[in-house]
Amino acid sequence: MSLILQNIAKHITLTPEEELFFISKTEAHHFKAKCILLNSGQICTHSYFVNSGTLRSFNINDNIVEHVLNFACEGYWIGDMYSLISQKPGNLFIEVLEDAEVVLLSKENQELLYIEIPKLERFFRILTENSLVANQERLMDNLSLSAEERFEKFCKKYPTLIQKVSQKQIASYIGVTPEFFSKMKSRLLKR
Amino acid sequence: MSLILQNIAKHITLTPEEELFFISKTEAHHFKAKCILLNSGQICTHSYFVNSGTLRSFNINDNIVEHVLNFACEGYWIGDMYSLISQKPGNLFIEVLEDAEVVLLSKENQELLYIEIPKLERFFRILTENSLVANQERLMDNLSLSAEERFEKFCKKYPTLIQKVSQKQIASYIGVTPEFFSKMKSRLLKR
DNA sequence: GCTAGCACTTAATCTAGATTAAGAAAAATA
DNA sequence: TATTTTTCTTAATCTAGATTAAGTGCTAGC
Repeated sequence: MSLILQNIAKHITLTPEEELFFISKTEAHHFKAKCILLNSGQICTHSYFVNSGTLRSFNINDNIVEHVLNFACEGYWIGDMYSLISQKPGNLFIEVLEDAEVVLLSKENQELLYIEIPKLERFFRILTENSLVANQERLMDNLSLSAEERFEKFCKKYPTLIQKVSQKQIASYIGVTPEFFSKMKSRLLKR
Repeated sequence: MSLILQNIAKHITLTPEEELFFISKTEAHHFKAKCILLNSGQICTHSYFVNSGTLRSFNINDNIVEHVLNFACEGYWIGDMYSLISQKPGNLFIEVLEDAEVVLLSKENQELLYIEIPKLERFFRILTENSLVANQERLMDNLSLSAEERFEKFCKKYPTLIQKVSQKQIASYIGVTPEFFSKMKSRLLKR
């Protein structure tokens, strides 16, 4: 059974026909590392579900500094929610960090699926609720914890990502410069 | 027509009977300023919709410092999403800042409404999507903008709140101390 | 109408993390 | 294999914003 159907089955129950219909509205693709799936300034037309590999979403501010919004590895969804729902140009990039197999679900097909299989409203509602909770926690952590504490939380929450993703990317997610991250890491190792 | 039904009508269309049924599952209450609707450590049992007045959600970290997660004035929803969906004790407080009329929707009634009026899945999905987008933007702003820039964005985004809410609360939302906020404000006025 | 307790201001001092710079190690590419 | 590019490290210096402290002005409760 495909990973994406397992993901759905965690929250709602589809009949075999519904499952087939869902899959028929998606398309799987392979992408090489460094491939950019979405550019800043573009309108986001798809949600991406990761079967294997690793992606990230990030923006670039005036000073040419990148900030990672999200990582997505096996079993995670990623996209530019702002652009996807408003259908306006967004300011996020989505990039492949490790060769990936990705399932694409277009905005049109997603809307169509809501009509054909209303249960999917529930599924995506729950998915969005969970993202919101995770985001709120990260926001509060950024307001109240030190860089060291944020890093510790990151390690506990995403132990597998630490192997897969460069230090620079983690620093950007945590919200510190690579130089400070390196210093902090060696300080932590000395304990 | 009540504010909450207007709010719903922005995204989905209910029949008059459905509207009545929805309202029958909610209860309106008046609360005085300083009233705590939810305490840290409690399980959040309701979503709150603000008819009038102002509320905030915040947490308190080890150092006894408060951090505002959200403000809610007329026409906004507020709650502890983590605790509400997990039904575990949360770490948010919800407090009334200005005397308020609030519509309460219990978790049970919300689940019941999803079953009786499946369209509401869509409504709350859209609501959650919008919160997520706002939260992601705020997170990125906290990572990439200076306190001054964050304050400017806040003023543009929530012009009415600046009148209603104390400087201390805004400082906490922006992510700076009241002292620094005061200094920054007088610096801005000198231009 | 007083007084205690907040909210706000100002200023001196401190610090977590940024910036700049330069070299070492690793990895991509030829 | 050699070479180019990128990541990581270390260290000196700098700064946005925190902390501490003291004073002013409101306003809510008695």
